[in-house]
Amino acid sequence: MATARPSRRKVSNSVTIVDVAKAAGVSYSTVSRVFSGYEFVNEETRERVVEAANKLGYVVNLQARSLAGGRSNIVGLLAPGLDNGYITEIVSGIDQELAQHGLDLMLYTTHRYPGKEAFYVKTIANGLVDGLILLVPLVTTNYIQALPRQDFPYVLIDQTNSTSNSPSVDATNWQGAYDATTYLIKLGHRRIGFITGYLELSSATERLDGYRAALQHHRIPLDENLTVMGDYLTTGGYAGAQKLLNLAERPSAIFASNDLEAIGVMNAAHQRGLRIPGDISIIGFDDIPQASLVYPRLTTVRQPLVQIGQVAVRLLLERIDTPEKDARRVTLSTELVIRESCAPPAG
Amino acid sequence: MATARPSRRKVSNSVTIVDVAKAAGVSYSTVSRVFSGYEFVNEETRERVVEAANKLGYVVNLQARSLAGGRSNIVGLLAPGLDNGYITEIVSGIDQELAQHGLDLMLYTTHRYPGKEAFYVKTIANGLVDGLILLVPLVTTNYIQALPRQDFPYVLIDQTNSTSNSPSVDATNWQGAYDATTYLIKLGHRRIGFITGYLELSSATERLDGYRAALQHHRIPLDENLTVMGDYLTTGGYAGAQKLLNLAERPSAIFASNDLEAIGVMNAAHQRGLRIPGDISIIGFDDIPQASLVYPRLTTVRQPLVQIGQVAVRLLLERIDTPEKDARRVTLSTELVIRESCAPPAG
DNA sequence: GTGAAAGCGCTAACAT
DNA sequence: ATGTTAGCGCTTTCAC
Repeated sequence: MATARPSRRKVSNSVTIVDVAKAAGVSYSTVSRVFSGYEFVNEETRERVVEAANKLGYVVNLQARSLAGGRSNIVGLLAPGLDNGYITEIVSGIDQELAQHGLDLMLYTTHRYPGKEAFYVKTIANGLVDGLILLVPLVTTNYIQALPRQDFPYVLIDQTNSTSNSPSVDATNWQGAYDATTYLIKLGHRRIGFITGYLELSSATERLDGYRAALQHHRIPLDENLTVMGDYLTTGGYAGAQKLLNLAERPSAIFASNDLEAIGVMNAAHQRGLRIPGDISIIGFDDIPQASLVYPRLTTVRQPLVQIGQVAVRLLLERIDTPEKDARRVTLSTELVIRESCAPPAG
Repeated sequence: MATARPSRRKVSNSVTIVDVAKAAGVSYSTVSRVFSGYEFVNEETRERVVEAANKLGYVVNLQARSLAGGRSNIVGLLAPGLDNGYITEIVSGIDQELAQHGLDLMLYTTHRYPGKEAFYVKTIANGLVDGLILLVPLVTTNYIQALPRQDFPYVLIDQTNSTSNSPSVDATNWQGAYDATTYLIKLGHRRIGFITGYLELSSATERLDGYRAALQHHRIPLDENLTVMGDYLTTGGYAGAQKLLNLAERPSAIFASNDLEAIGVMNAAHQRGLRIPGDISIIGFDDIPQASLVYPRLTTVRQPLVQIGQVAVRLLLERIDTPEKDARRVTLSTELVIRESCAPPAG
């Protein structure tokens, strides 16, 4: 008895434009025209076709369309993962904007193929999507080079240190960090610890620079011990806080390069029985949803995350529709959000 | 001067199997065989092909493969949105498991097309993906009927009240609710408020039933006033808590049908200056990441969210590979996670 | 074991 | 305004 061997064929009971054409009594290219938005179709014919299609339950086969040279109306998103608020907020913005334009989203998460990103990007560009949004904050590879001949539409989020003139969206990282630091200084803090982000990223270096500039501007000498390395993750924030809090001359405030790190700092502080903000002030960056959930609620620098996603989509559509135009880079404003995690230093 | 009209053609500088075939000196069907995993290809030939492909930077065009009847190795996920921990945790599990099998994810969020879900599902099933995971907790439409002739592989998450025998994954909702309620009772609570979930969903009714069963089992009379309607959202939890806290005989504990609601309850309690758990105990359901972020940390019933996602993928693959086998339904265990939001009643 | 050829469902010239 | 035709890149018989 032969073993049942699984059929590799797809279910093929789908109705195609040929079926619709027959039912409507037109050629199948007319059907194609109707559904691909071609203007010059006789109104009567169009109605007949649409009616037939509805009756038969026709839905376009996107891969066929895409193969034949049309648009798939799918946009790809390359992201490290979906596991933090920073990303999901941006994705949410992307999603909203895409919906506005009747587009769909194809999601690729890279964390699973560390090191293979370039290949990944190539595959995507070679495939179904009309364009690609790159949200790859934790990856150093220069994806852009992998994009075939640069003529595949893409847009970068929060990655502006690349040499090429790519379309990109980001926020005023320097200014945001400057504002946060200034706020702490105005509260009376002089020893302000700083935990960096993942320094391969422009956002991280910009925030570091903003912090330093604010100190300098207020004539507070820079103490190198007060700057520790982080990685934009909670664990890194926790580790950084440990170093900072072990210092002989402990800082009275800590500025974490993002909220995830700030939450790690809060954990470390809580663990030592330090009161926030009584014993130590903590400030973050991003304003992810969790920032207003933690106790005390985190004072932070808001990035318009959702809007960043929306803008990314718009920029991408610009690239797709008018590739001859120059790439734009848009930088959105950050804003200090004062909540309960900062206070004047004790004593 | 004629206006530049944007080319609608896709970038077509990609290398195809024809190129590889030429370079390797074989017919292009041989190349196809090599890359589609056909066994009986001469080892030498295979090597030559692979080498040529690598040199040229060949990557398969998925839509072409899919069109021609092969698999796309893409799985579709239909979800309401990405805006809460419940979903992102599950997606994370899906993502991990997919990666294990070399599959990609195509994400559809439905919240944008309220009411059009059935059409949506049909489009997807007709298209690129090899199978579909339905994570549609906030939607009542019977998606399944939209799946062409039922022979398109799909799996349901947390939706078991459908009549058909669909493959599905869920958790022990009844038992979890029973355990949570019993825990509160053991702490000494007698007046336990309950905020329901979105009652169109089986998970919500099961949790309600579990709550009631526990009361009954401990001979605590059911007070209908103590059960208020919710919708699995934070706002609903907040509103429900208001009703409960306005009661003449206020409950000493509130069991929210999920953590999102519980967070709403906490907000309401905080707002009234009630201490948690001193003045009121609060318990949730799900154990989303935020549950351990709020203050005080939320006692809750853990669903193995990540695992649910993983299992969903495995079930789907079973459907794809062995459609002749019966659909399985797997129910994972919940577990009470005791943190700081519950205590014996005051006085 | 490998080549030749048909066709998946569609778009886009090119005709008319 | 509509029909005809040639592919898009691939899988899959069917030959040899």
